[in-house]
Amino acid sequence: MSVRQALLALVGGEPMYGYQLRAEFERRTGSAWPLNVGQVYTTLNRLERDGLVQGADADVEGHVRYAATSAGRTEVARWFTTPVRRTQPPRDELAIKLAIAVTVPGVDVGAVIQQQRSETMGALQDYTRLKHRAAEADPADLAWSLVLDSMVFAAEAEIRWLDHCEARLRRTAIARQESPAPSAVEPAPVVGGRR
Amino acid sequence: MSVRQALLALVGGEPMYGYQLRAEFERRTGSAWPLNVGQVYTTLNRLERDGLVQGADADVEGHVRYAATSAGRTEVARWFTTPVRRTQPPRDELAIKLAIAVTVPGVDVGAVIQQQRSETMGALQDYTRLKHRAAEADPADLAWSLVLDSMVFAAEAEIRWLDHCEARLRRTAIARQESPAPSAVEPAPVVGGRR
DNA sequence: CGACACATGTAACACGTTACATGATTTG
DNA sequence: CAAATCATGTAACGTGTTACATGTGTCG
Repeated sequence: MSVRQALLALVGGEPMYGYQLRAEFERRTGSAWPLNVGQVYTTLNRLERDGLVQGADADVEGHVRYAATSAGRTEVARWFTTPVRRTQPPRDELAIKLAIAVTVPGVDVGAVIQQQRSETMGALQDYTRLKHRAAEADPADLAWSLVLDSMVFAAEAEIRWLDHCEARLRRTAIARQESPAPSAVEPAPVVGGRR
Repeated sequence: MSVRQALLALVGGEPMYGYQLRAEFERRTGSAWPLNVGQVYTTLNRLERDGLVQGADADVEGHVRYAATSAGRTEVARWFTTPVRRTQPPRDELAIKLAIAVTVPGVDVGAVIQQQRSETMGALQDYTRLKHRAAEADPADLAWSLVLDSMVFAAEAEIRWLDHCEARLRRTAIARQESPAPSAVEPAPVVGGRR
């Protein structure tokens, strides 16, 4: 959904053609989320189908520029004035993974956490390395710098959460030493199963 | 992708039937991400098509139980031993929204941030309210308690990021008072091509 | 000339979502 | 009995992803 809305907002600001839209999207988000050109064209077609944008005839240079219709501009305004709902957040693969990991027998949850921490810390280092070339002059650069910060904040939170999980698991593991779990069925040791 | 993997991991631990799978998924994730039953059945069909699970004939009670095949167990193991990639993180709608908002003319970015903060703080309150009934005995309860924590950590990080954005925007707004922006019009430097 | 960036599109497919159809069983 | 829950599925559709086809222009 976010790509669709973003492209709509872009053409809402100023009419653009497909290839340009990809470039603008990636410039503003610092290429953090590369966008396949094909998706731009299909998305534009869908937006036109839904009456939110209107494609003009090819201009002198052969470019097919799309502009937001009135309904499109309304929709952009709605997007910007409505917060992203956090009451029913998007599925978080990592959270799901750990929730399943701690409830399915035979999974070495500690290993899962360690791996992930190492992965996330690696990403964090990449981000800080990228941060060194943050120029604040151009508003587009400001935008991607903010995006970068958001990824840093998210990664830091993730690491903190992983530490937190590890601590809680250690505590409950101790608590369970005297009262061992009823061991579902003793099925296949799925992963790094320490049997 | 996460639902598919999660269901596969669940049947990998112990054969289950569709309706049961939804219940187990939601129990472990504290119903944070409700799962439509229909999706369970379609996903099971796709998993069977891909040779990762195997549906048995209806048992005495009429339940069609699915079990992971050998390939399925391998895939589950791979899932648990491979970290979630943070180098190319999933698109973050909020980050995209703000990146677009600060680069498209005529958007009140301050209002966007304020709204979002209020939304996210509301969600945070809901989480802390839910947290009060966190029992740690059952591992499934531990799981959803961890999921809840992950949402808290993420929401806190989001709020911190929003504050951060506000601060940076204030600074650049001041910096731009003497040197006003080149007013977006500036036709179309197609790509990076500043002609 | 050959390679590469620009530019526009199409086709096939993936996962996920909603809504609907259908029936058995339980429970107030 | 009526309503709710359990249980299995199907149909239609949405966004997003990848790969492919095709053509123009530019530059070494």
